[in-house]
Amino acid sequence: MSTDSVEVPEVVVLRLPLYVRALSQLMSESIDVVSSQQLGSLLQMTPAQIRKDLSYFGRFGKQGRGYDVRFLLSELQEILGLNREWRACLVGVGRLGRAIINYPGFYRENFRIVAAFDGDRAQVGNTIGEFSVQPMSELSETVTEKNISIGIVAVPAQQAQSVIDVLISNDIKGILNYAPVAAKVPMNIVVRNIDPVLSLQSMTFYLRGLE
Amino acid sequence: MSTDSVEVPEVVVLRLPLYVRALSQLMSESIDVVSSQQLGSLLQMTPAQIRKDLSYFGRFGKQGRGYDVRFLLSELQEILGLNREWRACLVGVGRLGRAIINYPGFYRENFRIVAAFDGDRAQVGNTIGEFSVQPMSELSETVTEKNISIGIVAVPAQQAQSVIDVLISNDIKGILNYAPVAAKVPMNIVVRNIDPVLSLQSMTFYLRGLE
DNA sequence: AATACTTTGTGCTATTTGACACAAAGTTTC
DNA sequence: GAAACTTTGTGTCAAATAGCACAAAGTATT
Repeated sequence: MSTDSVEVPEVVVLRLPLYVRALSQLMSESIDVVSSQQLGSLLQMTPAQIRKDLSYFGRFGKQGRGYDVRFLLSELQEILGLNREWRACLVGVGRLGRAIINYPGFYRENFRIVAAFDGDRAQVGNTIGEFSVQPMSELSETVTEKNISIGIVAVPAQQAQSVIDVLISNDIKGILNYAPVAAKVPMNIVVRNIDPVLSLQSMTFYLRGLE
Repeated sequence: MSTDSVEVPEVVVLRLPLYVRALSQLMSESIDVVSSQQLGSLLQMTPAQIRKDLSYFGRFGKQGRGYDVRFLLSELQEILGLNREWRACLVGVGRLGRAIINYPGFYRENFRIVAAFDGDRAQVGNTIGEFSVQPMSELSETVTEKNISIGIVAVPAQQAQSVIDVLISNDIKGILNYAPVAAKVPMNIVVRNIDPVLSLQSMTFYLRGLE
């Protein structure tokens, strides 16, 4: 069924959530049908790219008409695995970690942070949001108990790799890394880095000499 | 001198800050010389790619030896425009905006948030960190006065585009966008999006079916 | 100082990614 | 219901990107 005979390029996978978001938007505006043309102008990309991307997964459109918004959205959610809840744990409850816990955007999209850990004993036991901070020693047990599959890393750079190693050794397969380091992980682990400073540092290349 | 006869690909520019970070790290460990081989294993990329990337800007290494860490770092900072202070304003002082202001990572890398705005009159006048929240009407004046070149957008999706339009019409050339929207901007404006939800939503594609 | 290493910078090739353009299939208009 | 549109899905080509591999130039060893 989903035995892809041709491997789906990662760039394509990275774009699918954009389509999901745009389609959700259209749904909320009670728009039933959308063409790759319209979607393209909404997302600032060529219609051909959208059609090519979608064609990796099936044929979702109707010629002369376009895509049924509700249907395509549902299919993409299925493909991405978004039609279920995903549970994550947070490691590191400093300023950044607290902001992440309190960020409502994850919850809204069915990502649930269900535990928080910190290597600093002074943090352990503190209450943040709805749960109390646990010591790293309890990670293994809690990951199993609460069926956690994603780790969110919000510790200082120096500790990031060792935290990531611990997460992986406890069967975490996906890591959202806020620490400014290039994590070393086995090939079967998915890492996504959030790093605003890198973004700014590449931006300034283009701002240089403009003023 | 730096009149690039061949345009530098954007992917290359996006990688330069990674090199800067790794080199800073090496500097702090008092390592004087590094080969593309070592740098590659540190950053999880091929040595050839690093050498190719650097070759867009000049010849920084010595055969049989490698790169002088201090020198290469300094050159890359110069290229990226990181040897100066960059001033930014924040728009949107909700939970996310406050977290951004309090994040010390920007300051550490010479990015200074020097003003905060909010469209909500109820927020105006509130004190956050060192300054008080200003109304959008003061944006124009403040951007000029404080020589601001970067806008950080942390407003709800619905208001993001109009905020971005205002920033651009006030001569902001770089936008760090935390709102979950594909901003429409003229070609000469640099946008960088920070969107952890998108990252998670593409991650789950690979986590699906693993458990 | 000669031999054996090491490592850069880059020409060249392979691979990946993006876009064009068009037949096929549907919709709308008259 | 025929003619004029519209839009998909995809074969094909073009462009961008990544990696190989090697001459040139340096370093280390004996």
